[in-house]
Amino acid sequence: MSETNLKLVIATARFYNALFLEINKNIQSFNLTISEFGVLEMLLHKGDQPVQKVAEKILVTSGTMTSVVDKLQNKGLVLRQKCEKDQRIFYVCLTPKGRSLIAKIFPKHAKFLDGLLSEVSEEIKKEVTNNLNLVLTSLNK
Amino acid sequence: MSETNLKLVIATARFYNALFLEINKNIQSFNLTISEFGVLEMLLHKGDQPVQKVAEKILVTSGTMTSVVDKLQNKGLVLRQKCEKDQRIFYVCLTPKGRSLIAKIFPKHAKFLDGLLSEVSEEIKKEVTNNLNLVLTSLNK
DNA sequence: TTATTATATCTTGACATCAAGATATTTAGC
DNA sequence: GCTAAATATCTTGATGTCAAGATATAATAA
Repeated sequence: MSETNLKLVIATARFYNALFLEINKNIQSFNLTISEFGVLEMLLHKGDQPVQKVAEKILVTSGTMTSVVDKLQNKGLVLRQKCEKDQRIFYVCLTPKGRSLIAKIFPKHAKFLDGLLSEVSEEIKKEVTNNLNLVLTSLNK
Repeated sequence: MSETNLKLVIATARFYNALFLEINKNIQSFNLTISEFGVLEMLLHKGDQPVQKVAEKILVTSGTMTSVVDKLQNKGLVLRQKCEKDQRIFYVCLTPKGRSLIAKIFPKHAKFLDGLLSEVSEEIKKEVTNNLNLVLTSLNK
């Protein structure tokens, strides 16, 4: 029914905006954008990755990835390394500086989220997460 | 707990992105941005409104509103009308052209959402909506 | 009344992102 | 093996948005 759908869309937008407004502020305090943070975080937890893989993970286009990796490279946080087997592919690799930064920052980010969401019960959070994932897979694209 | 929060954030981002990717595509087919659509929709359902009120509703800054209203005005869909009682305020007003456009488009948008979310049960949608609103009000800003 | 503060809108400059096309390399079909 | 199609990345130009400050008007306090 139409009303239900509209309300879901509005609730999603409002929650997303409020949530990421706060997350953004926090990550900006580390002099990073969310995309830059996302790249570093993926590399920390999954090891060096092809540009393409990171783009899929953080939900940006290839053009955006070029620019994000450029910025991280200029800050000395990552390097590009050409793949031996497939010369089209560049791996994005953490430098020691990048690794120590994200290793220091990531726990702070997690702690920040803990504070932000401390009023919400574990059960509700799990329920919302499950339901969002459920609705996501049911989207008719 | 940290894991639960991270999962909630990721689920929120993924659902929001997927949902608004589709919504965006649909609204672009009407040659409007989401913000422009939001303005027209608010005016249709709530009558002419001060710039400020519309900005709060569609979650953009005053600077963005200036640009969005400019664009709508250039398309002949809205007008600015100075408030008699408070000369600081501009009302954004639908033109006949703007009104007939949004009156035609809005039902299409609603129908599009119906299709997009038709696989999801009413109960789940209502539950997600309620939970998102609940979590939103519990955010520690 | 006058000075201060608050409010509403606009201006400017910057930025993150995207879409579309360019380039280079690999894979697949003939 | 050679051509065509697919894939990975980069380039370019445009766009939507924001933050911070400017301007104009209104409300408040002295």
